[in-house]
Amino acid sequence: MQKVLRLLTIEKLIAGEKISSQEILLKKLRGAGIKCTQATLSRDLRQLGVSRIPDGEGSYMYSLTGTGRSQHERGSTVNMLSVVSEIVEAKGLMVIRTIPGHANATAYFIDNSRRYEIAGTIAGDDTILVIPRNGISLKQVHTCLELIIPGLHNQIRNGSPETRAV
Amino acid sequence: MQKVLRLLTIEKLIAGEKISSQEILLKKLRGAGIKCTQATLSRDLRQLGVSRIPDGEGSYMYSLTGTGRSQHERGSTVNMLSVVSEIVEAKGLMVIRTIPGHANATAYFIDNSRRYEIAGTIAGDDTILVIPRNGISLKQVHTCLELIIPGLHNQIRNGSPETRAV
DNA sequence: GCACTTTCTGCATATTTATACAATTTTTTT
DNA sequence: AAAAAAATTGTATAAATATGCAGAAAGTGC
Repeated sequence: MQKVLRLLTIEKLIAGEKISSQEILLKKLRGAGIKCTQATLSRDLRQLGVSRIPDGEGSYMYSLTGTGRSQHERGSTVNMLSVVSEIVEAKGLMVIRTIPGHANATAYFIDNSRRYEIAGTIAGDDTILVIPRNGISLKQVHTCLELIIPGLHNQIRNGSPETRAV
Repeated sequence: MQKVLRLLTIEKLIAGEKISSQEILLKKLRGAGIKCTQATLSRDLRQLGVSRIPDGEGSYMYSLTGTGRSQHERGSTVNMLSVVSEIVEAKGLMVIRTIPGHANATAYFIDNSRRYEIAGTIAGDDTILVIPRNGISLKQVHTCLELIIPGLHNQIRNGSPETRAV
């Protein structure tokens, strides 16, 4: 339980500010009342799919844009739920909005479900484009997403639950 | 001039296969007739915006998905072939799946071909959306992609309804 | 409760990556 | 072409990150 909180806090911290090393992240965590060692952090970051990327200004920063496959394992759907803010249909496609910086992790989570209905997803910073396969209605995709992230529909206020095929 | 060649080769190598450390990259480079030290590589990777990301299987790999989009030319098609895992048609669009972290490099390659048939591409982490021009059929796009990346069709089990993700 | 299994974590350390500095090469200016 | 300035590189090393291992904690079933 302590671990889940730590992972969430790490994500939040990384999404919120430039953090250039695990040592610094360690201090921020400590400031948030969470204490662990650099070794644990290294493992957490791998699990979250977080990577250290050049920030374009001669230094480095951590980023969530990696391949966070582990999101898929074990009940982190709660986690997913909390970052999705809106679902919109457009042009036979589905657009999912998340809180900033979380599109990739969420998209990867969806990809990883390997549902037939979904041809693929593309994620930016806070937007995911879900591309259904031919012959799949948006309603089917909705159902499918609900399977992947249970509780999704209830979570969303602004989405359009009544969908129709294209 | 030696450096430019080295940067290009690094991009090509990283786009084409999983490389997990600078030491390994160093050896590959040496195999390609380019010789330098790890220190130089570290600097090159920063300049290219390359980052080391968790590969989702407990290890790490280098990826071009970082900030620094270096405008260099095309990778080798051989390498491109090895990262594409699936092609699916959907909603009049084409979705190409790659191994994680390689969508950008592949998309860039496709963009660079400047084929008329393709209006543009959008790439996430492991998914590329290929948008055909108006009036262009998916079959034409297929042919076009085959021209850009010869051997593509043979490589891929196309997204027919019976296809399963691997 | 207890035994058993699995997951998690810190410690110490190995591995990997980044950088200060000096030397060299390339480019620019005169 | 020489001088000056800027960029590139290797060496050695610092800094940062990953991991084997053993113990701790958390979960499972009885």
